[in-house]
Amino acid sequence: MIQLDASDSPDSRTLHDRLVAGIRDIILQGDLPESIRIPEAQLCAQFQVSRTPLREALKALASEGLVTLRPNRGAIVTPLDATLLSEIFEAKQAIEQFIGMHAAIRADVADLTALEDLHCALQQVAHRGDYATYTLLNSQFHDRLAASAQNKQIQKIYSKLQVQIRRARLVINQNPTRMQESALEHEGIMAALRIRAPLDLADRLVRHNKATAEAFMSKVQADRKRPVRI
Amino acid sequence: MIQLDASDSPDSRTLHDRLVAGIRDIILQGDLPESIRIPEAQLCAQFQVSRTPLREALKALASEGLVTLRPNRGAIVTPLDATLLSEIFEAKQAIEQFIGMHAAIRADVADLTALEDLHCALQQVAHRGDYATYTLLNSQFHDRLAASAQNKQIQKIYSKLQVQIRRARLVINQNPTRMQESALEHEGIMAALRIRAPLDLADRLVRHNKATAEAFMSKVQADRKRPVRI
DNA sequence: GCTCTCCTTTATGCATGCAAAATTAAGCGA
DNA sequence: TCGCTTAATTTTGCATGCATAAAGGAGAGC
Repeated sequence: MIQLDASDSPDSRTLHDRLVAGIRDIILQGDLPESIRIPEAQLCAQFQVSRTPLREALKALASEGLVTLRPNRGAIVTPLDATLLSEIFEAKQAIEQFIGMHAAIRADVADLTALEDLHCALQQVAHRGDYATYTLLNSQFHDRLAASAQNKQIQKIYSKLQVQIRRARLVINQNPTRMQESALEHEGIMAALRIRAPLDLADRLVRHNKATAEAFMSKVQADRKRPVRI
Repeated sequence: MIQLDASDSPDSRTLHDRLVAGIRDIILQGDLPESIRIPEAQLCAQFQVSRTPLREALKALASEGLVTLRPNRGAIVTPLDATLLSEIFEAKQAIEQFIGMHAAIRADVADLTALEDLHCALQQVAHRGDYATYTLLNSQFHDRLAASAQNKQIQKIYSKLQVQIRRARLVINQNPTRMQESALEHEGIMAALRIRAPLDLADRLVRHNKATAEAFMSKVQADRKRPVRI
Protein backbone atom coordinates (compact mmCIF):
# COMPACT_ATOMS: atom_id res chain seq x y z
CA MET A 1 0.00 0.00 0.00
CA ILE A 2 1.00 3.58 -0.53
CA GLN A 3 2.35 5.50 2.43
CA LEU A 4 1.47 9.11 1.88
CA ASP A 5 1.43 10.57 5.35
CA ALA A 6 4.01 9.93 7.96
CA SER A 7 0.96 9.84 10.25
CA ASP A 8 0.19 6.42 8.82
CA SER A 9 1.61 4.33 11.63
CA PRO A 10 1.97 0.56 11.38
CA ASP A 11 -1.51 -0.30 12.56
CA SER A 12 -2.96 3.07 11.49
CA ARG A 13 -3.44 4.60 14.89
CA THR A 14 -7.03 5.69 14.72
CA LEU A 15 -10.08 3.59 14.11
CA HIS A 16 -11.17 6.06 11.46
CA ASP A 17 -8.00 5.58 9.42
CA ARG A 18 -8.20 1.84 9.75
CA LEU A 19 -11.79 1.83 8.56
CA VAL A 20 -11.10 4.10 5.59
CA ALA A 21 -8.11 2.01 4.57
CA GLY A 22 -9.95 -1.23 5.25
CA ILE A 23 -13.01 -0.38 3.20
CA ARG A 24 -10.82 0.99 0.42
CA ASP A 25 -8.96 -2.29 0.32
CA ILE A 26 -12.17 -4.26 0.20
CA ILE A 27 -13.33 -2.19 -2.72
CA LEU A 28 -9.96 -2.53 -4.48
CA GLN A 29 -10.14 -6.28 -4.04
CA GLY A 30 -13.48 -6.20 -5.73
CA ASP A 31 -15.28 -7.67 -2.76
CA LEU A 32 -17.96 -5.00 -2.89
CA PRO A 33 -19.89 -5.12 -6.15
CA GLU A 34 -20.37 -1.67 -7.60
CA SER A 35 -23.74 -0.04 -8.19
CA ILE A 36 -25.44 -1.95 -5.43
CA ARG A 37 -25.98 -0.82 -1.86
CA ILE A 38 -22.98 -1.22 0.41
CA PRO A 39 -24.23 -3.33 3.32
CA GLU A 40 -23.56 -1.05 6.28
CA ALA A 41 -24.57 -3.68 8.79
CA GLN A 42 -22.32 -6.33 7.26
CA LEU A 43 -19.29 -4.04 7.31
CA CYS A 44 -20.07 -3.16 10.92
CA ALA A 45 -19.99 -6.82 11.79
CA GLN A 46 -16.84 -7.40 9.74
CA PHE A 47 -14.89 -4.59 11.43
CA GLN A 48 -16.58 -5.04 14.79
CA VAL A 49 -17.61 -1.42 15.08
CA SER A 50 -20.85 0.45 15.39
CA ARG A 51 -22.46 2.37 12.58
CA THR A 52 -21.18 5.78 13.61
CA PRO A 53 -17.47 5.37 12.77
CA LEU A 54 -18.33 3.25 9.75
CA ARG A 55 -20.56 5.94 8.34
CA GLU A 56 -17.85 8.52 8.97
CA ALA A 57 -15.46 6.39 6.96
CA LEU A 58 -17.95 6.09 4.12
CA LYS A 59 -18.36 9.87 3.99
CA ALA A 60 -14.60 10.24 3.78
CA LEU A 61 -14.40 7.70 0.96
CA ALA A 62 -17.22 9.53 -0.80
CA SER A 63 -15.19 12.71 -0.64
CA GLU A 64 -12.41 10.71 -2.30
CA GLY A 65 -14.79 9.68 -5.05
CA LEU A 66 -14.52 5.97 -4.40
CA VAL A 67 -18.06 5.62 -3.16
CA THR A 68 -21.19 7.57 -3.97
CA LEU A 69 -23.72 8.51 -1.33
CA ARG A 70 -27.35 8.32 -2.36
CA PRO A 71 -29.47 10.23 0.14
CA ASN A 72 -31.63 7.89 2.18
CA ARG A 73 -30.67 5.07 -0.12
CA GLY A 74 -27.27 4.04 1.12
CA ALA A 75 -23.83 4.23 -0.37
CA ILE A 76 -22.63 2.43 -3.49
CA VAL A 77 -19.19 1.84 -4.91
CA THR A 78 -18.92 4.47 -7.62
CA PRO A 79 -19.55 2.72 -10.94
CA LEU A 80 -16.66 2.84 -13.37
CA ASP A 81 -17.82 3.56 -16.88
CA ALA A 82 -15.88 4.26 -20.05
CA THR A 83 -16.33 8.02 -19.73
CA LEU A 84 -15.07 8.17 -16.16
CA LEU A 85 -12.14 5.92 -16.95
CA SER A 86 -11.07 7.94 -19.96
CA GLU A 87 -11.27 11.14 -17.94
CA ILE A 88 -9.13 9.54 -15.26
CA PHE A 89 -6.48 8.50 -17.77
CA GLU A 90 -6.56 11.96 -19.27
CA ALA A 91 -6.10 13.59 -15.88
CA LYS A 92 -3.35 11.15 -15.08
CA GLN A 93 -1.59 12.22 -18.22
CA ALA A 94 -1.43 15.78 -16.94
CA ILE A 95 0.03 14.52 -13.68
CA GLU A 96 2.51 12.19 -15.38
CA GLN A 97 3.77 15.10 -17.43
CA PHE A 98 4.49 16.97 -14.22
CA ILE A 99 6.08 13.96 -12.59
CA GLY A 100 8.37 13.44 -15.56
CA MET A 101 9.51 17.05 -15.64
CA HIS A 102 10.22 17.19 -11.93
CA ALA A 103 11.27 13.67 -10.98
CA ALA A 104 14.06 13.83 -13.54
CA ILE A 105 15.50 16.78 -11.67
CA ARG A 106 14.52 16.14 -8.09
CA ALA A 107 14.90 12.42 -7.60
CA ASP A 108 17.52 11.79 -4.94
CA VAL A 109 19.89 8.84 -4.64
CA ALA A 110 17.49 6.85 -2.50
CA ASP A 111 14.74 7.35 -5.09
CA LEU A 112 17.03 6.31 -7.92
CA THR A 113 18.26 3.13 -6.26
CA ALA A 114 14.74 2.18 -5.18
CA LEU A 115 13.51 2.74 -8.71
CA GLU A 116 16.39 0.75 -10.19
CA ASP A 117 15.56 -2.13 -7.86
CA LEU A 118 11.88 -2.04 -8.72
CA HIS A 119 12.70 -1.73 -12.39
CA CYS A 120 14.98 -4.74 -12.25
CA ALA A 121 12.33 -6.80 -10.50
CA LEU A 122 9.72 -5.65 -13.00
CA GLN A 123 11.77 -6.81 -15.96
CA GLN A 124 12.30 -10.23 -14.45
CA VAL A 125 8.63 -10.61 -13.60
CA ALA A 126 7.61 -9.48 -17.07
CA HIS A 127 9.93 -12.09 -18.51
CA ARG A 128 8.34 -14.75 -16.35
CA GLY A 129 4.90 -13.57 -17.45
CA ASP A 130 3.64 -13.20 -13.90
CA TYR A 131 0.92 -10.67 -14.51
CA ALA A 132 -0.32 -10.27 -10.94
CA THR A 133 3.11 -9.51 -9.54
CA TYR A 134 3.85 -7.24 -12.47
CA THR A 135 0.78 -5.15 -11.70
CA LEU A 136 1.78 -4.85 -8.05
CA LEU A 137 5.41 -3.90 -8.75
CA ASN A 138 4.32 -1.57 -11.50
CA SER A 139 2.13 0.27 -9.03
CA GLN A 140 5.00 0.56 -6.60
CA PHE A 141 7.33 1.77 -9.32
CA HIS A 142 5.01 4.54 -10.43
CA ASP A 143 4.21 5.53 -6.86
CA ARG A 144 7.89 5.89 -6.12
CA LEU A 145 8.40 7.88 -9.29
CA ALA A 146 5.52 10.15 -8.28
CA ALA A 147 7.15 10.59 -4.88
CA SER A 148 10.43 11.52 -6.55
CA ALA A 149 8.81 14.65 -7.95
CA GLN A 150 8.85 15.93 -4.36
CA ASN A 151 5.37 17.39 -4.33
CA LYS A 152 2.95 15.94 -1.81
CA GLN A 153 -0.08 17.44 -3.55
CA ILE A 154 0.78 15.77 -6.82
CA GLN A 155 1.52 12.54 -5.01
CA LYS A 156 -1.91 12.58 -3.38
CA ILE A 157 -3.71 13.37 -6.62
CA TYR A 158 -1.76 10.68 -8.42
CA SER A 159 -2.55 8.14 -5.77
CA LYS A 160 -6.28 8.80 -5.96
CA LEU A 161 -6.29 8.46 -9.74
CA GLN A 162 -4.30 5.24 -9.47
CA VAL A 163 -6.83 3.81 -7.05
CA GLN A 164 -9.58 4.13 -9.63
CA ILE A 165 -7.42 2.54 -12.31
CA ARG A 166 -6.46 -0.31 -10.01
CA ARG A 167 -10.14 -0.83 -9.47
CA ALA A 168 -10.72 -0.98 -13.20
CA ARG A 169 -8.18 -3.78 -13.50
CA LEU A 170 -10.55 -5.95 -11.53
CA VAL A 171 -13.25 -5.88 -14.12
CA ILE A 172 -11.15 -5.68 -17.25
CA ASN A 173 -9.27 -8.65 -18.60
CA GLN A 174 -5.82 -7.38 -19.37
CA ASN A 175 -4.12 -8.14 -22.61
CA PRO A 176 -1.03 -10.21 -21.75
CA THR A 177 1.04 -8.76 -24.60
CA ARG A 178 0.49 -5.34 -23.04
CA MET A 179 2.73 -6.36 -20.15
CA GLN A 180 5.64 -6.95 -22.54
CA GLU A 181 5.09 -3.60 -24.23
CA SER A 182 4.86 -1.95 -20.86
CA ALA A 183 8.12 -3.50 -19.74
CA LEU A 184 9.80 -2.17 -22.87
CA GLU A 185 8.45 1.32 -22.25
CA HIS A 186 9.81 1.10 -18.72
CA GLU A 187 13.32 0.62 -20.12
CA GLY A 188 12.98 3.94 -21.89
CA ILE A 189 11.59 5.60 -18.79
CA MET A 190 14.52 4.42 -16.70
CA ALA A 191 16.98 5.50 -19.37
CA ALA A 192 15.55 9.02 -19.36
CA LEU A 193 15.59 9.10 -15.58
CA ARG A 194 19.20 7.91 -15.36
CA ILE A 195 20.42 10.79 -17.52
CA ARG A 196 17.95 13.12 -15.78
CA ALA A 197 16.24 14.22 -18.97
CA PRO A 198 13.03 15.98 -17.91
CA LEU A 199 11.42 16.48 -21.30
CA ASP A 200 12.23 12.97 -22.42
CA LEU A 201 11.06 11.42 -19.18
CA ALA A 202 7.81 13.38 -19.26
CA ASP A 203 7.24 12.42 -22.87
CA ARG A 204 7.87 8.75 -22.20
CA LEU A 205 5.61 8.74 -19.17
CA VAL A 206 2.82 10.41 -21.11
CA ARG A 207 3.16 7.94 -23.96
CA HIS A 208 3.30 5.05 -21.49
CA ASN A 209 0.11 6.32 -19.92
CA LYS A 210 -1.56 6.73 -23.30
CA ALA A 211 -0.63 3.21 -24.33
CA THR A 212 -2.01 1.81 -21.08
CA ALA A 213 -5.14 3.89 -21.51
CA GLU A 214 -5.67 2.58 -25.03
CA ALA A 215 -5.17 -1.00 -23.90
CA PHE A 216 -7.74 -0.41 -21.19
CA MET A 217 -10.25 1.48 -23.24
CA SER A 218 -10.24 -1.03 -26.04
CA LYS A 219 -11.21 -3.68 -23.54
CA VAL A 220 -13.77 -1.62 -21.69
CA GLN A 221 -16.47 -1.86 -24.32
CA ALA A 222 -16.03 -5.59 -24.71
CA ASP A 223 -15.68 -6.58 -21.08
CA ARG A 224 -18.20 -4.27 -19.50
CA LYS A 225 -21.01 -5.82 -21.48
CA ARG A 226 -20.68 -8.96 -19.40
CA PRO A 227 -21.97 -9.17 -15.85
CA VAL A 228 -19.60 -7.22 -13.65
CA ARG A 229 -19.28 -9.72 -10.82
CA ILE A 230 -21.25 -12.10 -8.62
CA MET B 1 -19.61 28.91 -5.47
CA ILE B 2 -18.44 26.26 -7.81
CA GLN B 3 -21.01 23.86 -9.14
CA LEU B 4 -19.25 20.59 -9.75
CA ASP B 5 -21.99 18.04 -9.53
CA ALA B 6 -25.42 18.42 -10.94
CA SER B 7 -26.40 16.85 -7.63
CA ASP B 8 -25.70 20.20 -5.98
CA SER B 9 -29.23 21.47 -5.77
CA PRO B 10 -30.08 25.03 -4.66
CA ASP B 11 -30.20 24.33 -0.94
CA SER B 12 -27.90 21.30 -1.20
CA ARG B 13 -30.40 18.56 -0.58
CA THR B 14 -28.75 16.66 2.20
CA LEU B 15 -27.70 17.90 5.59
CA HIS B 16 -24.28 16.40 5.03
CA ASP B 17 -23.68 18.42 1.87
CA ARG B 18 -24.91 21.59 3.52
CA LEU B 19 -22.61 21.05 6.48
CA VAL B 20 -19.57 20.33 4.33
CA ALA B 21 -20.25 23.37 2.18
CA GLY B 22 -21.12 25.49 5.19
CA ILE B 23 -17.99 24.67 7.16
CA ARG B 24 -15.88 25.06 4.03
CA ASP B 25 -17.32 28.54 3.56
CA ILE B 26 -16.66 29.45 7.15
CA ILE B 27 -13.06 28.39 6.74
CA LEU B 28 -12.75 30.26 3.44
CA GLN B 29 -14.09 33.39 5.08
CA GLY B 30 -11.39 33.01 7.67
CA ASP B 31 -13.84 32.73 10.52
CA LEU B 32 -12.07 29.69 11.90
CA PRO B 33 -8.51 30.48 12.91
CA GLU B 34 -6.10 27.82 11.73
CA SER B 35 -3.95 25.68 13.99
CA ILE B 36 -6.35 25.88 16.91
CA ARG B 37 -9.06 23.40 17.80
CA ILE B 38 -12.25 23.74 15.77
CA PRO B 39 -15.02 24.23 18.36
CA GLU B 40 -17.28 21.28 17.61
CA ALA B 41 -19.91 22.43 20.06
CA GLN B 42 -20.03 25.95 18.67
CA LEU B 43 -20.50 24.70 15.10
CA CYS B 44 -23.22 22.35 16.32
CA ALA B 45 -25.05 25.32 17.80
CA GLN B 46 -24.45 27.43 14.71
CA PHE B 47 -25.87 24.85 12.32
CA GLN B 48 -28.42 23.53 14.79
CA VAL B 49 -27.33 19.93 14.46
CA SER B 50 -25.97 17.29 16.76
CA ARG B 51 -22.36 16.21 16.83
CA THR B 52 -22.83 13.12 14.65
CA PRO B 53 -23.49 14.81 11.28
CA LEU B 54 -21.05 17.59 12.12
CA ARG B 55 -18.27 15.11 12.79
CA GLU B 56 -19.08 13.31 9.55
CA ALA B 57 -18.68 16.60 7.72
CA LEU B 58 -15.34 17.25 9.40
CA LYS B 59 -14.07 13.84 8.33
CA ALA B 60 -15.07 14.60 4.76
CA LEU B 61 -13.29 17.95 4.87
CA ALA B 62 -10.25 16.21 6.30
CA SER B 63 -10.25 13.88 3.33
CA GLU B 64 -10.26 17.03 1.19
CA GLY B 65 -7.25 18.31 3.07
CA LEU B 66 -8.93 21.45 4.37
CA VAL B 67 -8.90 20.32 7.97
CA THR B 68 -6.56 18.04 9.87
CA LEU B 69 -7.79 15.54 12.42
CA ARG B 70 -5.67 15.13 15.51
CA PRO B 71 -6.64 11.92 17.30
CA ASN B 72 -8.35 12.66 20.59
CA ARG B 73 -7.38 16.27 20.27
CA GLY B 74 -9.97 17.65 17.89
CA ALA B 75 -9.77 18.96 14.36
CA ILE B 76 -7.89 22.04 13.21
CA VAL B 77 -7.97 24.03 9.99
CA THR B 78 -4.92 22.77 8.12
CA PRO B 79 -2.20 25.39 8.54
CA LEU B 80 -1.00 26.95 5.31
CA ASP B 81 2.75 27.31 5.23
CA ALA B 82 5.07 28.40 2.47
CA THR B 83 5.95 24.84 1.53
CA LEU B 84 2.35 23.72 1.19
CA LEU B 85 1.43 26.81 -0.81
CA SER B 86 4.30 26.44 -3.22
CA GLU B 87 3.41 22.79 -3.75
CA ILE B 88 -0.16 23.78 -4.44
CA PHE B 89 0.85 26.37 -7.00
CA GLU B 90 3.17 23.85 -8.59
CA ALA B 91 0.42 21.27 -8.82
CA LYS B 92 -1.94 23.88 -10.18
CA GLN B 93 0.55 24.59 -12.90
CA ALA B 94 0.32 21.01 -14.09
CA ILE B 95 -3.47 21.29 -14.14
CA GLU B 96 -3.45 24.67 -15.88
CA GLN B 97 -1.27 23.20 -18.61
CA PHE B 98 -3.88 20.54 -19.20
CA ILE B 99 -6.72 23.02 -19.09
CA GLY B 100 -5.03 25.23 -21.65
CA MET B 101 -4.36 22.38 -24.05
CA HIS B 102 -7.89 21.05 -23.85
CA ALA B 103 -10.07 24.09 -23.24
CA ALA B 104 -8.71 25.68 -26.41
CA ILE B 105 -10.08 22.76 -28.37
CA ARG B 106 -13.12 21.69 -26.39
CA ALA B 107 -14.71 24.92 -25.20
CA ASP B 108 -18.18 25.17 -26.69
CA VAL B 109 -20.10 28.30 -27.64
CA ALA B 110 -21.71 28.60 -24.22
CA ASP B 111 -18.30 28.40 -22.58
CA LEU B 112 -16.86 31.02 -24.89
CA THR B 113 -19.66 33.52 -24.40
CA ALA B 114 -19.64 32.99 -20.63
CA LEU B 115 -15.89 33.50 -20.57
CA GLU B 116 -16.14 36.62 -22.74
CA ASP B 117 -18.70 38.05 -20.36
CA LEU B 118 -16.61 37.28 -17.30
CA HIS B 119 -13.54 38.63 -19.03
CA CYS B 120 -15.29 41.87 -19.89
CA ALA B 121 -16.49 42.28 -16.33
CA LEU B 122 -13.01 41.51 -15.01
CA GLN B 123 -11.41 44.22 -17.12
CA GLN B 124 -13.88 46.81 -15.92
CA VAL B 125 -13.46 45.81 -12.31
CA ALA B 126 -9.68 45.85 -12.64
CA HIS B 127 -9.93 49.35 -14.08
CA ARG B 128 -12.03 50.46 -11.13
CA GLY B 129 -9.51 48.89 -8.78
CA ASP B 130 -12.13 46.88 -6.94
CA TYR B 131 -9.94 44.12 -5.60
CA ALA B 132 -12.57 42.06 -3.79
CA THR B 133 -14.83 41.80 -6.81
CA TYR B 134 -11.85 41.10 -9.04
CA THR B 135 -10.89 38.13 -6.89
CA LEU B 136 -14.41 36.76 -7.04
CA LEU B 137 -14.81 37.17 -10.80
CA ASN B 138 -11.32 35.85 -11.37
CA SER B 139 -12.24 32.68 -9.52
CA GLN B 140 -15.36 32.30 -11.62
CA PHE B 141 -13.42 32.90 -14.82
CA HIS B 142 -10.85 30.23 -14.05
CA ASP B 143 -13.48 27.80 -12.86
CA ARG B 144 -15.34 28.20 -16.11
CA LEU B 145 -12.14 27.78 -18.08
CA ALA B 146 -11.43 24.61 -16.12
CA ALA B 147 -14.92 23.37 -16.94
CA SER B 148 -14.32 24.09 -20.62
CA ALA B 149 -11.64 21.41 -20.69
CA GLN B 150 -14.52 18.93 -20.34
CA ASN B 151 -12.92 16.68 -17.79
CA LYS B 152 -14.72 16.33 -14.47
CA GLN B 153 -11.68 14.86 -12.73
CA ILE B 154 -9.51 17.81 -13.65
CA GLN B 155 -12.28 20.17 -12.67
CA LYS B 156 -12.51 18.60 -9.24
CA ILE B 157 -8.76 18.61 -8.69
CA TYR B 158 -8.57 22.20 -9.86
CA SER B 159 -11.36 23.26 -7.55
CA LYS B 160 -9.68 21.72 -4.50
CA LEU B 161 -6.40 23.44 -5.27
CA GLN B 162 -8.22 26.72 -5.75
CA VAL B 163 -9.88 26.41 -2.37
CA GLN B 164 -6.51 26.34 -0.65
CA ILE B 165 -5.31 29.34 -2.62
CA ARG B 166 -8.47 31.27 -1.87
CA ARG B 167 -7.80 30.53 1.77
CA ALA B 168 -4.30 31.89 1.46
CA ARG B 169 -5.66 35.18 0.15
CA LEU B 170 -7.18 35.74 3.57
CA VAL B 171 -3.90 35.91 5.36
CA ILE B 172 -1.78 37.46 2.65
CA ASN B 173 -2.06 41.10 1.78
CA GLN B 174 -2.24 41.19 -1.97
CA ASN B 175 -0.17 43.57 -3.99
CA PRO B 176 -2.62 45.90 -5.76
CA THR B 177 -0.42 46.27 -8.84
CA ARG B 178 -0.68 42.51 -9.26
CA MET B 179 -4.35 42.94 -10.19
CA GLN B 180 -3.41 45.16 -13.13
CA GLU B 181 -0.77 42.69 -14.31
CA SER B 182 -3.25 39.87 -13.94
CA ALA B 183 -5.83 41.73 -16.00
CA LEU B 184 -3.27 42.19 -18.74
CA GLU B 185 -2.38 38.50 -18.72
CA HIS B 186 -6.08 37.73 -19.01
CA GLU B 187 -6.20 39.65 -22.29
CA GLY B 188 -3.60 37.31 -23.67
CA ILE B 189 -5.40 34.27 -22.32
CA MET B 190 -8.64 35.30 -24.00
CA ALA B 191 -6.83 36.05 -27.24
CA ALA B 192 -5.36 32.55 -27.28
CA LEU B 193 -8.73 31.06 -26.47
CA ARG B 194 -10.52 33.00 -29.21
CA ILE B 195 -8.24 31.63 -31.89
CA ARG B 196 -8.28 28.23 -30.16
CA ALA B 197 -4.53 28.01 -29.80
CA PRO B 198 -3.86 25.17 -27.34
CA LEU B 199 -0.11 25.56 -26.91
CA ASP B 200 -0.36 29.30 -26.55
CA LEU B 201 -3.28 29.12 -24.14
CA ALA B 202 -1.52 26.54 -22.01
CA ASP B 203 1.64 28.60 -21.99
CA ARG B 204 -0.18 31.76 -21.00
CA LEU B 205 -2.09 30.00 -18.25
CA VAL B 206 1.08 28.49 -16.85
CA ARG B 207 2.84 31.86 -16.90
CA HIS B 208 -0.21 33.50 -15.34
CA ASN B 209 -0.15 30.92 -12.59
CA LYS B 210 3.58 31.38 -12.08
CA ALA B 211 3.20 35.13 -11.80
CA THR B 212 0.41 34.77 -9.27
CA ALA B 213 2.48 32.24 -7.35
CA GLU B 214 5.45 34.58 -7.23
CA ALA B 215 3.29 37.46 -6.06
CA PHE B 216 1.96 35.21 -3.33
CA MET B 217 5.18 33.62 -2.28
CA SER B 218 7.00 36.91 -2.02
CA LYS B 219 4.38 38.07 0.46
CA VAL B 220 4.21 34.83 2.41
CA GLN B 221 7.46 35.30 4.30
CA ALA B 222 6.64 38.88 5.21
CA ASP B 223 3.00 38.47 6.16
CA ARG B 224 3.12 35.15 7.90
CA LYS B 225 5.48 36.48 10.50
CA ARG B 226 2.67 38.55 11.93
CA PRO B 227 -0.11 37.05 14.02
CA VAL B 228 -2.34 35.11 11.69
CA ARG B 229 -5.66 36.29 13.04
CA ILE B 230 -7.53 36.95 16.27
C1' DG C 1 9.53 30.96 42.84
C1' DC C 2 9.44 26.91 40.04
C1' DT C 3 8.16 22.29 38.87
C1' DC C 4 5.94 18.06 39.36
C1' DT C 5 1.90 15.42 40.59
C1' DC C 6 -2.81 14.67 41.20
C1' DC C 7 -7.41 15.96 40.62
C1' DT C 8 -11.17 18.28 38.21
C1' DT C 9 -13.19 19.66 34.10
C1' DT C 10 -13.91 19.45 29.39
C1' DA C 11 -14.01 17.32 24.89
C1' DT C 12 -13.51 13.39 22.04
C1' DG C 13 -14.74 8.65 20.22
C1' DC C 14 -17.92 5.35 19.87
C1' DA C 15 -22.37 2.80 20.89
C1' DT C 16 -27.10 2.92 21.12
C1' DG C 17 -31.89 4.50 20.34
C1' DC C 18 -35.57 6.50 17.76
C1' DA C 19 -38.12 8.74 13.94
C1' DA C 20 -38.51 9.00 8.99
C1' DA C 21 -37.67 7.32 4.54
C1' DA C 22 -37.12 3.54 1.39
C1' DT C 23 -37.52 -1.20 0.22
C1' DT C 24 -39.94 -5.35 0.27
C1' DA C 25 -43.96 -8.12 0.76
C1' DA C 26 -48.77 -8.79 0.70
C1' DG C 27 -53.37 -8.00 -0.70
C1' DC C 28 -56.68 -6.68 -4.01
C1' DG C 29 -58.83 -5.83 -8.35
C1' DA C 30 -58.82 -6.10 -13.26
C1' DT D 1 -51.32 -13.41 -14.58
C1' DC D 2 -50.25 -8.76 -14.19
C1' DG D 3 -50.45 -4.23 -12.22
C1' DC D 4 -51.57 -1.18 -8.51
C1' DT D 5 -52.35 0.03 -3.64
C1' DT D 6 -51.20 -0.60 1.02
C1' DA D 7 -49.07 -2.69 5.07
C1' DA D 8 -44.73 -4.70 7.18
C1' DT D 9 -39.87 -4.72 7.35
C1' DT D 10 -35.55 -2.95 6.80
C1' DT D 11 -32.34 0.82 6.55
C1' DT D 12 -31.00 5.34 6.86
C1' DG D 13 -30.18 9.85 9.33
C1' DC D 14 -29.66 12.06 13.34
C1' DA D 15 -29.72 12.72 18.53
C1' DT D 16 -28.24 11.28 22.81
C1' DG D 17 -25.48 8.93 26.34
C1' DC D 18 -21.41 7.02 28.29
C1' DA D 19 -16.49 5.70 28.77
C1' DT D 20 -11.97 7.49 27.98
C1' DA D 21 -8.38 10.55 26.87
C1' DA D 22 -6.65 15.28 26.88
C1' DA D 23 -6.49 20.01 28.93
C1' DG D 24 -6.51 22.96 32.85
C1' DG D 25 -5.72 24.00 37.69
C1' DA D 26 -4.66 23.43 42.57
C1' DG D 27 -1.58 21.99 45.86
C1' DA D 28 2.63 19.75 47.65
C1' DG D 29 7.56 19.39 47.40
C1' DC D 30 12.02 21.31 46.37
